[in-house]
Amino acid sequence: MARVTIQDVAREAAVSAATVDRVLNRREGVRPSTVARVENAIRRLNYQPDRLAARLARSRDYRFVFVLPSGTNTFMQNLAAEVEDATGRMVPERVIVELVSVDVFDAEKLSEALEQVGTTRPDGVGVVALDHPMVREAMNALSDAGVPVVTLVSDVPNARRIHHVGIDNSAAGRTAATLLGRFVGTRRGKVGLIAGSLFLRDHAERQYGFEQVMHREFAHLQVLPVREGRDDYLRNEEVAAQLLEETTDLVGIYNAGAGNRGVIAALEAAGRGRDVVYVAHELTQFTRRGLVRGTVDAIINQDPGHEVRSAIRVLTAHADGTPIVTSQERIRIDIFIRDNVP
Amino acid sequence: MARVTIQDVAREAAVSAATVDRVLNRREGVRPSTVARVENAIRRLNYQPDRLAARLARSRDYRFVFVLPSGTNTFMQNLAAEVEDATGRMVPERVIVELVSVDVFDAEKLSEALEQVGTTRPDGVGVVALDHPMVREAMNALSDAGVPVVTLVSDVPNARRIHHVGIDNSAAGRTAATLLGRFVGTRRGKVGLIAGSLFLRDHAERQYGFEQVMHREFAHLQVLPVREGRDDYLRNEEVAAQLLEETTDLVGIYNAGAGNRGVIAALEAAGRGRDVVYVAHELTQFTRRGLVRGTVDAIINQDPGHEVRSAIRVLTAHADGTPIVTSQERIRIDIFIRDNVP
DNA sequence: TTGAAAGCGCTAACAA
DNA sequence: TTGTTAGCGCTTTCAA
Repeated sequence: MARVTIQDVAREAAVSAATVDRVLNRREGVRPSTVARVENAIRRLNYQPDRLAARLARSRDYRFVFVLPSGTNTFMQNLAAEVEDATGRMVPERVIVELVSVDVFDAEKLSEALEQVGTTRPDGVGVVALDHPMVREAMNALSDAGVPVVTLVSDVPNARRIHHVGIDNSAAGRTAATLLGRFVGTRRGKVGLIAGSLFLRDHAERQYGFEQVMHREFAHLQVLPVREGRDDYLRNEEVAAQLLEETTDLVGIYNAGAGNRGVIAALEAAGRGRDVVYVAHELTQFTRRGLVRGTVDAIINQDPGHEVRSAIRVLTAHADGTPIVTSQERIRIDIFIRDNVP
Repeated sequence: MARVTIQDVAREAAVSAATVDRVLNRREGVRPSTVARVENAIRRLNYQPDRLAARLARSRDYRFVFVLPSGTNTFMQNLAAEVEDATGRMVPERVIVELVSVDVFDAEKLSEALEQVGTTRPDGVGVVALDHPMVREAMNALSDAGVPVVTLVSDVPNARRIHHVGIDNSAAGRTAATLLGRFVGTRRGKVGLIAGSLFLRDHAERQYGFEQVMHREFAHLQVLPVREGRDDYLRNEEVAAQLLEETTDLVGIYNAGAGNRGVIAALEAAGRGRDVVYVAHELTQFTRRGLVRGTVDAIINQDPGHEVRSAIRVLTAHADGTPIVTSQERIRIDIFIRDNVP
């Protein structure tokens, strides 16, 4: 059972290999009847193109650019580290990965960066996007110029992107609620809610899912109004300290955003690390330590390594014109407790 | 910045491409001084071999054989389905994946199957192994004959396998304990423990981890002696029904093995689906349904798709002589509750 | 609209 | 011990 090659198809269809190639890649200038003949031969022989040989012959490296938020947010730093990592590892695969850092919270700067990236004509762009008309505009412009775009972590649903790499954030919020509610148990009291900024689509969706489940399933717990900490750990420390001081019967805190080390610090400073149930997002050095010490009770996570690899696979498949494995590209909502941290 | 090829290295080292190839692949018959010269050139030019071209030139398909348990266990069926799936998808990558089903609980049959597979000289074997001297013997024989072996799901630590694809089962057991303990909350009572067979290394390790955490952290709960259900759902239904009937203050059940649909049926028949906390392993159609209905409180999972893909990647890398990405090949201990089932 | 031929970067057989 | 040569399966000129 030797491999069926383009030559076999050519012979079967009584054309040259070049013509088969034209048909395979839907290139112009082949008579429809010839196309039909070739397609028939392909079907008869069950021909499967050899992607490796195709890439080799094309002799063209793919260049993908990732546009990520600059700043101190540990999760985003990890994401950037994963991109750097991929950069080195992908060379033998003939894909070049570049990283551009930009203040994502600034829609203007972000869209400028996207425009700028477009002028270098990459084979694909991955971006942590802000849901803002200007950004959507810039993404659409890229797409129209023939540069495929995937969004990472935070999506822009109505933009022309070929794929979104990330989790279902309202499900993530619901997950946080169930864990927090069940860990609190039969105790009664109040639950603090912290977010980075509700202009970030993912935070808003998490909050929505969280409140939904809390109200429906844990009505004996009262969710306090959300407080915005701008993903900044210093502000979050203040916010959490205030929460602890003002609320006599605080039994839990959920942080839908970043900046966990501030909340952890406040909890530990108040000696409430153990009795207040704390659920948050993203496994970082700080939250891992919190889990081990018992200050953090559960972490909802999206794996940055998986996300970067997935984005690269999706862009590569797009460039190759091959399909993706849907199940492999679905990013899971990971739950980590003390016992299963990797 | 054009790509550095083997030709560039050859020129730099003043040898032919063939010699560079010999050095790269550590083939015999190159004078040490020449080796040194070539290696220097490689370093100077920062040469990275093109794996695609290498595979193409080798012009050899890889053939990997998976030996999996036959039988009704849903998780194993899913694992087999993932192998079947990979079979089709891997053709364009020039790797052929074959599946052999065998009664894994029978050490003799399993080792015979391994021996038989070895005679077909595959480029690699993946096996769900039983920890038994005969099986270890057969694995070692394969390995000695130059066929690399990876174990899946259940390991044989002292056998000559190049890699184990699976989770840390005692950590999985600890995870189950923490979830069960915290979900039970302040209630007091007994916890039932079910396993398939303690001859399966993974079940034994899970039980160990589970009991360890229960005793240390949840001393107010009494873990009952383990009952073996042989991973059979009909037997498990009896075992669970008995447990429910005999134990007046049963607050939780942990099943370290398969056959969950039996336990679920017993819980629901007794009308105890909600108040008894049930933690088990592997997300299947039955456990998913149990989660949604609230009968199952948490599922500890290992992703069969990830495991099969990982095994293939590890075997391919071995055949190519390229390194693996450790983080990508670490199988996570997934936790699923109602809200984050995929 | 189609075909012939050269080459992508590497490996393998044979020759020197 | 080393070099030469002919491919691997596909794409890409260029010519017909």
